[in-house]
Amino acid sequence: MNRLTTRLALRLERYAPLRVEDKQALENEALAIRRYAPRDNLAREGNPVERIFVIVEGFASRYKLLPDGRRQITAYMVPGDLCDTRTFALPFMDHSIAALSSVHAIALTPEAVHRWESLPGLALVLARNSLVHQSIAREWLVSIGHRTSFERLSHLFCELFERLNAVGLVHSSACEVPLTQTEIADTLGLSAVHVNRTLMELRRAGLLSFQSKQLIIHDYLKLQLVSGFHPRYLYVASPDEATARAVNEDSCGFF
Amino acid sequence: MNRLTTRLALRLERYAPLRVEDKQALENEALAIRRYAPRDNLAREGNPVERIFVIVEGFASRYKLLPDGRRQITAYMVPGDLCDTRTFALPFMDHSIAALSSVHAIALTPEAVHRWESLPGLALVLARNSLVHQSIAREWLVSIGHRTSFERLSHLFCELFERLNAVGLVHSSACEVPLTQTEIADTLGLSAVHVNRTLMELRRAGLLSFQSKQLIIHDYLKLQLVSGFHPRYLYVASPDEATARAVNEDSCGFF
DNA sequence: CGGTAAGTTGACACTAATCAACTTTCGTGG
DNA sequence: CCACGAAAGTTGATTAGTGTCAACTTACCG
Repeated sequence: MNRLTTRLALRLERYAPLRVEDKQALENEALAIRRYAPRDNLAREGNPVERIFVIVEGFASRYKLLPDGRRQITAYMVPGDLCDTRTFALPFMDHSIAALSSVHAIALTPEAVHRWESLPGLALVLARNSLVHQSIAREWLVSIGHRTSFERLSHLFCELFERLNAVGLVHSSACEVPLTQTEIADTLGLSAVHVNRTLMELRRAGLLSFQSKQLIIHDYLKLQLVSGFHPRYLYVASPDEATARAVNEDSCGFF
Repeated sequence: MNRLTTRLALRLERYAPLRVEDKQALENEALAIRRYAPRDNLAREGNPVERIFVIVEGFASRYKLLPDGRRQITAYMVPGDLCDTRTFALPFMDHSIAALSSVHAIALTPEAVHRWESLPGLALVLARNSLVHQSIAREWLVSIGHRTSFERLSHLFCELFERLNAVGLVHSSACEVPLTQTEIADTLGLSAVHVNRTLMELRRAGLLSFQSKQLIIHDYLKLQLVSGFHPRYLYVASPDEATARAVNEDSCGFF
């Protein structure tokens, strides 16, 4: 098994353990890997759905544009995230997907998806991936609908921290988050100016620093507290549960 | 085939045509129908997922509560809408579901879902239902993130109008929308007071009236215009396409 | 090294929240 | 069927939180 497959398997296993045959199925599609530069579109609103994507490296975003040029980012895709496998059941995209950083992604055909779905282990991973992303979208509605700018920022950073941690991309409270302040603004329904000011507040409060794409969380407990963040909605197994899973690799159980 | 099954089939066929065997499968679960009064919970955040629901009559909402008691409604479920069939792949609910009006819903077990998914026609309906609801959630993020209160209200009413029309619940520009102003406020991230004032504006502008749960749209074209509403994201087939589908009942094509 | 994108800061405007009082409608039991 | 209480809706006054505009600095890329 090559390096890429190993890494991808590790990231997908955040959802459920994979068996050898599942990993083999991953490897069979590894040739379909594509590279995208920041701002490249992986898919465009209105276009037919020909491929869906598995993010192996880098950040991507789902977004919609308003007639006046404003943009709403509706989701982040980080390594180990993928599109809903049922997307082929719709005739065209309702939104666009673009790379936020340099991105490596596997582009799956309907046939490849069918092969993956026929393996119980992978099918479970794909189902949970979709459900967790729906759960995240709901939490984002809560944030934009009801939280203050301060809470929104801190909540988003908590979420990214958890999600990146779940796929091994956090090291000693630091991780790479390749987002500009404008992109964060378009995510949280705030102006870029206000995001800037709120980030200052977060820094001054000693909660985190976020410079040149590096997010460092200085006081995670307090950050969770001020933002009302509870990681349940991300369905990340706790350390204990992760251990239990690792012990019994044959099980398909989750929690 | 009894009355209930016929009506449900009609509403599900907004996604794709159903064959006789699909409708038979619906009928087989009709015994699992339950009735809920307004405010009753169909499912609660944190609870294990034992049943998923198909709304046959009435309105339900998905919502999350904040620690201070504020509520964000993240989705409406109208007749013909159902929960994602993969929900069983997660150990607990990340949100709650409550009846907004008096509701008739079929409660499906994992086994029933499995039987439905094994029929290609029904499986397609279930897949599209999930994808359309994900698309709606994205559009709601756009609304809450970027639209003014006036645009949010009018956009929401356009959406409800289209969705109810797609399942035959609009008659001469009027439909029943059993929402209070407070519930609309909790949906759109506005205060109830501001929703009230904005509704006045909409009335005064001659666009619609909304009294005692009756929504009447007086100028749908203008309402779409002022709200930036485009029905694409709802994936409702246009009249022509619906006709084409009706002609060729055996096809599983969509658009 | 120059140009552009990203980030920073201040002044000001405005949308929508809050608080409070009041009216109307609805549901329910006497 | 009416009366009562509670929920829903309405309106005004005031305030808080963010958006907008503009100028400027810093960082990045070819």
